[in-house]
Amino acid sequence: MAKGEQTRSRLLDAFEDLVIEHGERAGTLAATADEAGVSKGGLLYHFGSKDALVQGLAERLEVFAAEEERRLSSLPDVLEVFLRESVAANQPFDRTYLALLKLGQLDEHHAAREALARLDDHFLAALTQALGDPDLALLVLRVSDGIYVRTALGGSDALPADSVDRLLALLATLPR
Amino acid sequence: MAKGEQTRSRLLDAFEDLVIEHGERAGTLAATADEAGVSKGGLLYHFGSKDALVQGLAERLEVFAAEEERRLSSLPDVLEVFLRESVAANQPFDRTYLALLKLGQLDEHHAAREALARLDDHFLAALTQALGDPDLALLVLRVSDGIYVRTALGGSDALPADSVDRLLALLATLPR
DNA sequence: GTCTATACTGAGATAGAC
DNA sequence: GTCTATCTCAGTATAGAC
Repeated sequence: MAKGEQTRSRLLDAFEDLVIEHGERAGTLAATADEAGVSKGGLLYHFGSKDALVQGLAERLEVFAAEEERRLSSLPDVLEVFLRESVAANQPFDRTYLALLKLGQLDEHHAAREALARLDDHFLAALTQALGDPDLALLVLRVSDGIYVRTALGGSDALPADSVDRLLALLATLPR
Repeated sequence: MAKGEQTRSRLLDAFEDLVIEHGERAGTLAATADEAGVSKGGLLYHFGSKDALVQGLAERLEVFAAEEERRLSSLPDVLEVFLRESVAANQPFDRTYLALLKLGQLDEHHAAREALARLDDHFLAALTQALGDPDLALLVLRVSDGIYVRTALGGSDALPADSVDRLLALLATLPR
């Protein structure tokens, strides 16, 4: 990886971390640059504005999502994996998703909302195909979003360890 | 209602509207005061700080939630009503919930997150009793949250009109 | 490719008049 | 109980050195 690419990636990581850990207000240019070990000017060389930073995350989501989808399509129990990872929320994909979910709440971060909407469409199609039922697919997506928000809101204790197991057991009783 | 109470309520309405319609960044003291037809100084007489404004919404949620719960407990199909109203998102309760959901994404709005957590506990207990199954109750709550976030993100077209019907039909097939 | 210095803006909040 | 004026601070962004 070229040095420039590396710095860009470090900056996105830093931004992501700050937003997830301390909310979007904490993801200032100064704090992000600091966390990534560059100066504000350094950051602005790579991402010309705050908006470009969000756009960077949005693009990262697309890349991760493509990998994720490839991985999911080769697995036997898609539903299981999909929901279980909504709760882990610590895989690269989950972190990017979570950060964008928070950013998307603010009007100005249009790029975040667009990326999330595209991903939703995409996963809806993929899950529909994998599960054989568009309604079940939609249900799973909404539950997954519900879990992500609670994670975004509450930290870890929002989700008792076995609750996903129980939700999965319940969903397994649904017709396929 | 005393005049002071009326102004307070108007200010909360204004704040809520701004946050829902244009994100938390738009809910500035100036804009809120303006929308409510008072000056910044006027607002700060009623709510001594931004935090107090959020706290005000949190308290409003508790009031609405109590009414909501009383209403729900007297209905035959709780699940139906509960989910259908997650999508309407335009009843007073829904608007307050939605605004706090957005505010809660920001670290500094601790009061918003606390109110949402309390409400979640509360509704989990109530739904568990009404539906006779804690897992189903949890599932419904998470789906509901999922619907709220998408509403928060996407506006209206995020939810095809009949999608809630289909989700309900699916959930109805689950054991009670 | 990265840094320092600095301009500009808008937010929250205080003081005190009416 | 509400208004105007003003202070302070932090955030984005620019310019230009290295």
